[in-house]
Parts: sequence; structure tokens; C-alpha cells
Amino acid sequence: MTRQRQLIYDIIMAEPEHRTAEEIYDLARAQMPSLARGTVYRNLGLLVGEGQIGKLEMPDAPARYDRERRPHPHLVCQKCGKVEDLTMPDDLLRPFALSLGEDITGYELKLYHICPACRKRA
Amino acid sequence: MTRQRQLIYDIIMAEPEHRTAEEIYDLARAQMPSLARGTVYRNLGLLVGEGQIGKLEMPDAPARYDRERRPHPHLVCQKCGKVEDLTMPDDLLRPFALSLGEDITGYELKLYHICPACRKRA
DNA sequence: TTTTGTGCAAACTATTTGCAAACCG
DNA sequence: CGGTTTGCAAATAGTTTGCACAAAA
Repeated sequence: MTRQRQLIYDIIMAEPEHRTAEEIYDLARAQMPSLARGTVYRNLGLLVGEGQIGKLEMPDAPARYDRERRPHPHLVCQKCGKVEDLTMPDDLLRPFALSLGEDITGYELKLYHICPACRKRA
Repeated sequence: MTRQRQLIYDIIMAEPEHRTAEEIYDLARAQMPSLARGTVYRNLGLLVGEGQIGKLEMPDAPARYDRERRPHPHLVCQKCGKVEDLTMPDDLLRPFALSLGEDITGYELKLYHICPACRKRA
């Protein structure tokens, strides 16, 4: 675990925000100006691979990273892209998944809305 | 509605497959070799904008297009990317969405699995 | 004929990769 | 030391865009 990987990890863990790679890069460079963008992507990939953080692909926008690794749904603002974690009633999906008779290896649920901040602005 | 847009639309409507832009481009070129890749993207964007077709962003893979425009969940193979439409028990998500007290404008639900073909191969 | 869409190529965005030098154990 | 990781720059994948010309309304 290098200095740069620790820094990237700490930034993600520090807040519930779901940051993009670019945002993490900017935040990290405030503390380590020599940090390269490629290093951020490499370490994000590694952390995701190890299951230490989650990755959230966003439609028509850069991916975001999530400190909460347990699978859970997200509430996404369609205007600004801001993401909130949701807690899913534990077995809402289970009956549905089971009814498929398939081995479901994972799921991804996004609910879209316009966040209060964006609604006010309009 | 130009010849090229009609062709692209027909290809999507012809089968339940969820094709990528590139696949649609190849299929279309078989009938209209002069067709440009940019034209495919432009028209897919237009059709999506008009709500005539659906767009499905895929993790770490090109987007796929869906002839079924009503919102519905998808079953996605993690190996080959093949997508199937699912019919959602109509109000599985509704109570969940309502419990948020938010105006949910849409949702996206993907269930992941390894499709039979890929499982056999392994 | 006025608008709209096309083909082509170049541009762009997000991300990945090759490589020599720097770092960690 | 000896494998791992970095910084940098160039490469890539998917998609978008500017522009001169062609097709549609």
C-alpha cells in the first residue's frame, strides 16, 4: 500500500460523496501535487478489484466511486449527477430474482430524480 | 425520416436483441454500404431523444439499444454482455420509490448473471 | 429553395497502457 | 537488490462534432 494509494483510499472513505476519478484526482493533488492521473485510475481499479470500494457507472457521465461496498441501490440526480445511497428493504428483490430461476450474481438499481438543489435552481 | 434513419430504426425493431451502435452499424452497412458511423450515432441519439427506442448504458462496454421503450428491468450476462428484457412484477418498486417521498422520474434495474451459453463454455 | 440530414474526418472524453525511473520490502 | 508502483506521455474505445455537399420537405 503506497502513499498514493492510501491517499486515494482515504479521500473516498472520508465522506459519503460519490466522486468521479477526476474529482478524486483534484482532491488528492491538493495534498500531493506530483500525483499522476493514471495513478488515480490504476489505484481505483485495484481497489475496486479487491472489493474495497464500489464503482458506479453513470449514464453519459464519468464513473463514480463508493465507499460502501455492500450492494445497495442509488438515488441519482438527473441534472447534476449527485448520488445518494439508499437502503433497500432487505428482500425486495429476492422473490423477483428467485422467480427467474437463475443464479443472480449481482444487481444494480438506480432511481432517478431531480435533487432539491437542482429543482430550486429551475 | 430519411432512408438511413428508417433503416437503423428497422434493424432495432426487427429483433429483441439489444445491439450496440457498432453492431447496428455493421448490420445497416450490409444494406447500405455508404452509411457513415457518425450517422448511426446521430440517429440513435435522435431516436432515443424522441423516446422511440431505449438506451442501455453498460458497465465497461458500449451502450446497447432497446426496441422496448417502456421502462423495464434487464438481465445481463457478465461474460458476454447479452441482455434480456424482464417483465417486472408491476409494483415491486413502487412502494419503495414512494417511501422515499421523492419524485422518482425513472429507474434502472439490472440483474447480472452468467448466461447458459457462457456457463457451458466454462 | 429552404431546411434538414449525410459522409467524412477530425475532435473529444474517459480511461488504459508502455516504459524508464523511483519506491518498498 | 528485485519485484511493484509511479509519473509521464502516448494510445485506445466509444462517441460527438464541424463542415461542404446531397437529400427531403
